[in-house]
Amino acid sequence: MKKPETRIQKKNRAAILSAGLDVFSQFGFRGATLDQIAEAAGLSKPNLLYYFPSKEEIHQQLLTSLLSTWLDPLRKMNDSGDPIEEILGYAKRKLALSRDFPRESRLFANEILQGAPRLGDSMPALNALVDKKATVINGWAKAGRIAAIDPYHLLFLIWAQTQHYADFDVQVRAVLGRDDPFPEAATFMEHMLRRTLAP
Amino acid sequence: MKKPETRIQKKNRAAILSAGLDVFSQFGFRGATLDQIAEAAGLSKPNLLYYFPSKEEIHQQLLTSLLSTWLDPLRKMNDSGDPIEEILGYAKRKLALSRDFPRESRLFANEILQGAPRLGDSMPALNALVDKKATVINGWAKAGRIAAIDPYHLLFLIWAQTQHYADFDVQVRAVLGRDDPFPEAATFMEHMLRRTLAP
DNA sequence: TTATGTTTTGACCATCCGGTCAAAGCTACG
DNA sequence: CGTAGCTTTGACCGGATGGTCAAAACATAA
Repeated sequence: MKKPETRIQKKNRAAILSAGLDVFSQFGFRGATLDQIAEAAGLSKPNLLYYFPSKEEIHQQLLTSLLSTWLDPLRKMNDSGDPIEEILGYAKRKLALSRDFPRESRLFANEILQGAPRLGDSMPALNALVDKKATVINGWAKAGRIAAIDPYHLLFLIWAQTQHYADFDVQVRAVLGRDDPFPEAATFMEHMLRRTLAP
Repeated sequence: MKKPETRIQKKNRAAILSAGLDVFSQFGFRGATLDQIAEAAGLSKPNLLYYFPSKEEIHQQLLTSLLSTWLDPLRKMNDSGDPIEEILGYAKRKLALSRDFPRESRLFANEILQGAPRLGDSMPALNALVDKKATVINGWAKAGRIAAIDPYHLLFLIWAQTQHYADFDVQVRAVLGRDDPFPEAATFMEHMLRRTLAP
């Protein structure tokens, strides 16, 4: 019994979510205001609340749709491919996410910084996937196909480095004094990972 | 003509700064409230404002004292020491900061995520130090004493990885399902850096 | 055109927020 | 002890904030 969305609904809901992403990713949940989001979406505040019942609902929806995007690169890591190329491919896909979806990256960072209070439900799923892939990587290490390393800290390394280019964007650009650090970042990451992983 | 601080002043100012660090590092500047800070410090809100003229002032003072602590490990990197050991030493000191001052790390992360609006004045100093050390590292690379790598991205790598263990603490602990990831993190980082830097 | 459902808005509300102030309480020292 | 200066607080203020509501404006299709 779901009613189909009208064109106007589709457009406005999308505008609100995009505006919410802008504001939440910069100021966090508590620091963001509905007026800010409404203005960024080009709507009045009551109109915004006609499409979403509450501030929390907007945030929740953003977080939910974020998570599947975010875990996708890890899911795509092929357990039976070449270990080093698979890990490298994963890292590159993750870096591409940072380049193409920096707001989503910052939203995630903000949520974790605040102790992930609105992510509690999804954490088990994340955990399961990570454990599964860590086991695979551990198998590669045990088989001598990559260096003997802790798979969890390897994943942390990739997460940390890729998130950094999105979340600390301001600092990165200030230090480099120029735009688009991503091409070099990819090169650097490949160098680092190949050497770290070599058996 | 500075008046000396009484014991009470010293104690309360410290309590306020510590409470402010707790709250600001979790919720960011806008998300933090004076009532929250006052309660965490065990004071009433007007009493808090007797010691600090405004919310902004507390935040500013925290940021300022953070920055010198934060850059210290990089400053201590010895230009004429053994390249690999110097870089490794720097990374380890930085990781120790994440372990011992996670709230400061998160405060910094929050500030950068929001676009560093209250860090503008200090950015040039940071930049100067980073440029200087990057030149040194670049010299080591050019001389073949370490691998040929981009010094800036090497610094980003160290920052990203060390910050991660403090800022994403919740996620790290959730994934590992246990406390204190730091000993293994140090081991992993050393493995990774030695291989990445080897000429 | 008219009737029906959708979308937008101005006015409003209770609560929270950063901050003020005058008065009360307390401490240290002569 | 007394008192001068330091500390604490309750009451309060103007503005922001999340959210409501009824009515107006608009779109759509018979």
